Amino acid sequence: MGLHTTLRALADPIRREILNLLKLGRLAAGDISAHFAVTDASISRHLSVLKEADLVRCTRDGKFLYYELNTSILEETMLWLTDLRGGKNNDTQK
Amino acid sequence: MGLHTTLRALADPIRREILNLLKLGRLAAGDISAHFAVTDASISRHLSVLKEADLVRCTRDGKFLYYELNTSILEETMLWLTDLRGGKNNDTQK
DNA sequence: ACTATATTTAACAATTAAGTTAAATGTTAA
DNA sequence: TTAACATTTAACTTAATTGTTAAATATAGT
Repeated sequence: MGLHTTLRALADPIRREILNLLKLGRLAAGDISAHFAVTDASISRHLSVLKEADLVRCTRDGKFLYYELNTSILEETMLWLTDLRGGKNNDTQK
Repeated sequence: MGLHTTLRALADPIRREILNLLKLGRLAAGDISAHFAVTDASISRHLSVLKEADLVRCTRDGKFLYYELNTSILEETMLWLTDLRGGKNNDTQK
């Protein structure tokens, strides 16, 4: 959904920590919320923000919903940051 | 300061546009706010958020306050993003 | 069909963020 | 020192975000 949605999603410490957890592999919603001091409902909403930003993907397996990282969406953000830096400090030729 | 402050500051479209403007060089606060449809006071607060995040630096010259980009603060964010991607998709070697 | 488990959604309260107008601060020049 | 300009800060309003509890949905096992 674009740079804005991505950065909004990343601008919360719980959501960033969720992404860090998912670096190790996919996890069920319950396993994720077990890591935090807030309610399942609160984590569920954080997950929906991450999902809307396409930073995570979700698949059901039995009664569990597994979340996994989708890092491809970060390309746009990396490019934007690189461009921001490059405009001021870098040369155009390597 | 740190990653959280940086990402919070980047999570607003006006603040991102301000940073884009500053890629071309330093600008006075008034020149910056001239680009936007909100009041000077509103832009001033956005600038203070960027300044607190150390994404911009500010120097007075006569009655003007000039803002300029400080991109070095973006390193930490780039590293975090790279690590997030790397944990899932990349190898450790090259 | 009933119960238990896993998770989300709805409704609401509390906090934070962003915008506005008006007053305050700092600088320059008359 | 007064006036004009540039910008910020204060006080306030409104909108968005985060968290809670309670109800709803989905699946599996009995």
